[in-house]
Amino acid sequence: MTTAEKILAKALEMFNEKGIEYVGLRELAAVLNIRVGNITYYFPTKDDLVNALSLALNKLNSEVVVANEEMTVAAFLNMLKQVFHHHVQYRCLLLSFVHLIEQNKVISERYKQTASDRNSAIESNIKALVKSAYLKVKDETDVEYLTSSLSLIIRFWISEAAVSHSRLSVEAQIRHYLSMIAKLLSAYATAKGKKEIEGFVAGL
Amino acid sequence: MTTAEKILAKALEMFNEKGIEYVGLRELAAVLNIRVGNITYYFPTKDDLVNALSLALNKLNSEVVVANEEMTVAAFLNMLKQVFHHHVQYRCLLLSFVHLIEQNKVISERYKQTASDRNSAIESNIKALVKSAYLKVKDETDVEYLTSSLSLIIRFWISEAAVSHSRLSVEAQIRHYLSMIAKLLSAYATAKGKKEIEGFVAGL
DNA sequence: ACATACATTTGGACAATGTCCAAATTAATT
DNA sequence: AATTAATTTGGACATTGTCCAAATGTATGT
Repeated sequence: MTTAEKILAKALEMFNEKGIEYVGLRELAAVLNIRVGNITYYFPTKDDLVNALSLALNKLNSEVVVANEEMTVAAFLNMLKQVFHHHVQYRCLLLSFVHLIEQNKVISERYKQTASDRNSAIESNIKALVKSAYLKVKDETDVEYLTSSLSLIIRFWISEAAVSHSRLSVEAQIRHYLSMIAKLLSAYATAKGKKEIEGFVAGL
Repeated sequence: MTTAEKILAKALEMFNEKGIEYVGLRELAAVLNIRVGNITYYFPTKDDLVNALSLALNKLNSEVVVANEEMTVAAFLNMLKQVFHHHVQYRCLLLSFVHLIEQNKVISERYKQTASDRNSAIESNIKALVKSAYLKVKDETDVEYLTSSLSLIIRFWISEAAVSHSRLSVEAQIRHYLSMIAKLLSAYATAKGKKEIEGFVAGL
């Protein structure tokens, strides 16, 4: 494990525990038994460090989030479940999400791309689910509504969990928000779709 | 206007513009043409300053958010519209929401109360809307789902707007998220309810 | 009008933070 | 073994929120 990797791993651990802005570089250095300058050698600014973590999360998610013509509701929900677990691994990023976007230009620029990619992935998956008769929609506004709602939940579920459901275990939190998404889709599901959704929820 | 009031007003203005953590007390003092110590005389810590702003927002909202047996869907949606406008006025607080809760004990404690109050207000309003045949639900889980979804949207709409829809005007942002809520309720609305919701959306 | 008590404002100190850099050390290459 | 490059160190710097003693201003009672 290189020094850079050690720094990244411990930073993620401590950031997740205390929050990015409440872990000082000196504290991080002390835990790693290195000096502050050594951190800034690999990551000139704290933003660069955070940015590296953000890249790692992005990579993880892009391996899982795909647009698939043959998508089933269950597969779609399982995809979101994986994304949720990645969010837990990198929770510090999502909890500081708004600030990072406002302050960190690199993250902000990349996020625009990621968000747009993810939105179209969600949208085409929903359309695929409609085509294969898992969902049925009246018109395009239904698809837009589902996409917007899913984006909002996916992006902020962990923030709401942190402020409102911190007493619950992480697993229970994930169950709660996945159930919410399941219920959201249910309203637009065919009988076939409803059955699969019920199966997914039962297996949570 | 007392010094304390001047500080609060200018702080809100600058916090909204640049974000709470990016406005230093020295910068604030300079704009007000007073010295830093003068700010800390009225607000010993920056958290106290933020806390005072949070109290003001709370007051504003508590005057508007009520549980009403005679609630109509339109009245309910207009209530949320008002809340959204308050959120815009105090956007800095909502954009730093997660951090404030994690760091500021006073805000965090009060938030628990506020959140619980708001949740029950939403819940009893939804039940009232069911009773007066604007909405119809299968069982209690539908009510819970609606309450949870509404809470999430109300709490994080402005954060999502900041990172994803900053190109839109504030009015357009509000329209977008109110439409989303309208659509959410639509799925559970009776014919009577749907008609009122359509009227509300048309008037946005 | 004056003295006393209280409220407000000032100016500067303090520790902690992220950033930066010259020098020292270690590793790799010739 | 000598030279070059990569890594690590230790300390400086400006900025932040916080704190406090002294100075100034304001009101009250005599």
